[in-house]
Amino acid sequence: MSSYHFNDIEAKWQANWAKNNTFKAKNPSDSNAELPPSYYVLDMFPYPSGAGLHVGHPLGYIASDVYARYKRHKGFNVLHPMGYDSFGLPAEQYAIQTGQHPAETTKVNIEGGVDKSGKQIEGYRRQLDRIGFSFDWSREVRTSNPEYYKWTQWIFIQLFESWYDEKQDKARPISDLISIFSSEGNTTVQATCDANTESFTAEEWTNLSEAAQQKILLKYRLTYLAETEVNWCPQLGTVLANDEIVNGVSERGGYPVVRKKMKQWSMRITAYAQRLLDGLQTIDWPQPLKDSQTNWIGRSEGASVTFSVKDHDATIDVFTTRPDTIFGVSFMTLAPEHELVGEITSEAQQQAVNEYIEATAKRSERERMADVKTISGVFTGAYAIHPFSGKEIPIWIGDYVLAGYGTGAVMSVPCGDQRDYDFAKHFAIEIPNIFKGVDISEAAFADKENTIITNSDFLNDLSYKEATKKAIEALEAKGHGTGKINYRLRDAVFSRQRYWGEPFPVYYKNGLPQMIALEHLPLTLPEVEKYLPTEDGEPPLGRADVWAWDTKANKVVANTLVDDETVFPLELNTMPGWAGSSCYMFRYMDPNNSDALAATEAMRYWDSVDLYVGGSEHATGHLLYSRFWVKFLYDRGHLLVDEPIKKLINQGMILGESAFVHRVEGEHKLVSAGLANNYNTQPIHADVSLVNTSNELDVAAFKQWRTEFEDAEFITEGEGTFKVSREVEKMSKSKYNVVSPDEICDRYGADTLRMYEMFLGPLEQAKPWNTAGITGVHSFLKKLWKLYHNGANNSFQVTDKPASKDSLKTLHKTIKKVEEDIENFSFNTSVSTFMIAVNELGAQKCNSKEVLQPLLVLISPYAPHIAEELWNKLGHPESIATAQFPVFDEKHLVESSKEYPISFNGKMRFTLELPLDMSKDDIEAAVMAHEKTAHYLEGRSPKKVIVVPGKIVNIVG
RNA sequence: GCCUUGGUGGCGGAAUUGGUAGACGCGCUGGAUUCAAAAUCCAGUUCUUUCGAGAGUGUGGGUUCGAUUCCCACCCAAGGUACCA
Repeated sequence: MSSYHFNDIEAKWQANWAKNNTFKAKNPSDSNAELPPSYYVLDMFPYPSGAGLHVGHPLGYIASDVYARYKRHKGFNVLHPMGYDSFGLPAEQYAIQTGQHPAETTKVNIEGGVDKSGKQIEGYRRQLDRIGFSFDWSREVRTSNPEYYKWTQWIFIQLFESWYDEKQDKARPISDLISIFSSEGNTTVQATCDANTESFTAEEWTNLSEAAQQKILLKYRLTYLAETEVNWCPQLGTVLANDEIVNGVSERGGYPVVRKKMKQWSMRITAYAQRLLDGLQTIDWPQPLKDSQTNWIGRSEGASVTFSVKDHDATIDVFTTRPDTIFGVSFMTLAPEHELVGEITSEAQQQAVNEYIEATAKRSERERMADVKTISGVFTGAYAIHPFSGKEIPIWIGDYVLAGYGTGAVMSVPCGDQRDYDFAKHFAIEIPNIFKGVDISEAAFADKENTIITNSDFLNDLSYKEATKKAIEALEAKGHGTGKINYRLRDAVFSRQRYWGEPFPVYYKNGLPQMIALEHLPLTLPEVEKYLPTEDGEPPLGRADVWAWDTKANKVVANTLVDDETVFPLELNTMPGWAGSSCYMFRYMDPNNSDALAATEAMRYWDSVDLYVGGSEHATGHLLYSRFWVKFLYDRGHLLVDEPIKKLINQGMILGESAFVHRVEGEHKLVSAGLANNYNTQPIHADVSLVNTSNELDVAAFKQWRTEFEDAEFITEGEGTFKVSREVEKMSKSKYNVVSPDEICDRYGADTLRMYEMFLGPLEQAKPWNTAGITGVHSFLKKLWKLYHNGANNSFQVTDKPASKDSLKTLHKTIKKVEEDIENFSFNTSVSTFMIAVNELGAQKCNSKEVLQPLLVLISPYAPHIAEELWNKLGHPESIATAQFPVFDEKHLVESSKEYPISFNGKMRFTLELPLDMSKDDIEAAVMAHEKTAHYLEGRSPKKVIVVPGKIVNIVG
């Protein structure tokens, strides 16, 4: 073989790797000998959609693969697995449309084939294989596989069987809590629980019925049933996510959506708020990502204050970060959903309040929050009593107060908070000023630092800090409040009214949830005839005929057998998307274990993920929930670590370059982009595959694709060429700018694709894909190939002759730079470095093995196929994958002289080669003696000459 | 609004702690090779220029012998988001 036949080479080595299990990671149980140190490189696993991969998807996988391969060269036993997050909404939507079982379409999306509607699907696995990843496929997991989701169900049960002890600051078995209740009641225990939990004594507890006890325990369990507000769409009979709602109506169909309470499973993640915050200090994640988790958890310090309500028994609790401004309160605002609203509203205000509540229910939470300008609210007719002054304070409701944050009520201090200020102005409520020497006629004064309190009784003349402390002390003394830390973080709703998700291992006995024991798991998804909600609005599992739990036989039986004695109905909701992805990193450590999530021995060896690569869009979803579950399982002794991921890198998105043809407004004419300015035009997306690298449109093909333009006039420029304009957008099918990795592999090969993706720019940054530029890296690989094929007729030829000094220098500076780059995840600069090295070695006519052999190891993480082929030709029967990484030797880079830049007033004018061991004074003398120096000084005498040996000379004057 | 990231040639981007701005690649220009094309190779390519030089890393200031890099203020773009009491 004399020229670079990438297609043959790549197919050959991919087959070879698969056959020899080259990338199978060894577990301690696989070998008696001691294993090398472990290194765990993980990618966020993909959701296998029917659209297949585009060139943006593999970016992170290529980066992590380079790193994984590098670590193997460095002697590590590398775990680099891949799997599929295969439960999810698109498969379910597709099932609704086509009637195919989501399990089938998911399988086709992964493994390839033809689906029932005749669509030919390549399959994720084959697409991934073509790129030459070093994944250990023997460890593949699929979240929709029952053997996998058995463990997701198991984790759910563990959460149900646990409570959070705030004294020990960890989760404990629920049995511990039961024994505490029977010996001391619940007054001494400090546990995270529902806000409305009443206190009881040991005696009261023991006298409660079993059902009553279970109800109380549900208020403590880390997963619990609660009434939660959801976006309910009556027409669709289903719950919608925030982003499925546009302008208050459903995206699909445009039906009205209302806020409705629904009994749902929730996760008590709030118990872990502080630890999730603290844990961020211990992990090496990008600061922006840590910031968004910090903001999401939203810790704020302040006080909880209780206001009594005039003429009612009720009290209103508020949380405030400014207890120092308590004397500035001039009204209270409750969220319209606040539970007291119905109770305290006066008869006169009843109608206005009801109308307002109804109007609010129609607006989504996101809408309410996005709309900052509209001020709305209604007076309830009720008054609260100020805890210190005893003044009556009108109670309003307003939708700027959110039911889900804090207590759903605020003490409004208009002089100190802009929203309260705007509200007060709008409704002509008084705005007492409690800040000394501050003008509040135009706006509220929110500056804490420069605050001196006045008109505030015992808080007068105090600073923010002093007043806050004193106010809290006074509140505590009066029993009207206490210092408090509040978190924005809410408990996570865990129920989904969908089919294609993990079933809950739960059945209901007298309306109370019961868990199915581990030995009977997995509880597999039942068959249904349609994937839609039932006519009475129950989730799709409500359509299953065989969906009841027989507690005697311990199996799923027909619904007709339900007798509420031994056979009970099963839960109809399924788990959300993040359930299966929260702990999958541990399953890869020991994926076929049927007794545990993973064996202790395997977990001890692999520890946690050393490097995780994925998008930043998961910052507050997946990455927060995963940390929560891991901390929980750690508390309960099921995991050995309390953080799943040591280091994380976010890869940026690869954007597409959309192509636009310009249509002349109102006419059946299309005009070439260069002439578009002469017309009033409207851009229309053209498929990028119809456009060449010079932006010229294949007009005939375009006409065939968009037949409505078949007889349109095409106004061309130059010699009959019709050009499109380009714009960078997200890569997406709907924008016709998708480039598939398969077409790149066909034309240029996987090694070119891998290198080009790395070459595009810094990993973390978003960058546009431009296929035109790929020829650069492709011809680099051809040059690399040539370096080893300079014999007669371009035959393979590498000699044992010692390399020249220059070639060794090239090699070693490349080793140094590439090693630094990989360690810093600066893959784009490595590719440049390789290009420089190959250009130099080519110019040096280097063909000695001493240099060309280590060079292959350097390149192999990036372009593994060509490296394997040449490695093999060099006479190595074994794979290059575990060859030792070349060791950098400084001695080849030692220089005796330096090309000094000589600058005048900081501007470089010329260079001068001088020995590196020359003294400062001699350098100055040499520079001053140079003829060009006089020229640039133009007769001036220098004020100062700065000489930095080995760096620069700067002449000032 | 807030948070985050970024702004350098025609384009993607490079510049280790403040020390030769524009590496490397694309594109473009010219040339070689070819019947021709592709491919390959060679040279050039920040802008302005009176060919001496001058300007130049979003804008305006500052620190410094020297700033893409550090500080202050501002502008623009992208992503995220929560009216958070």
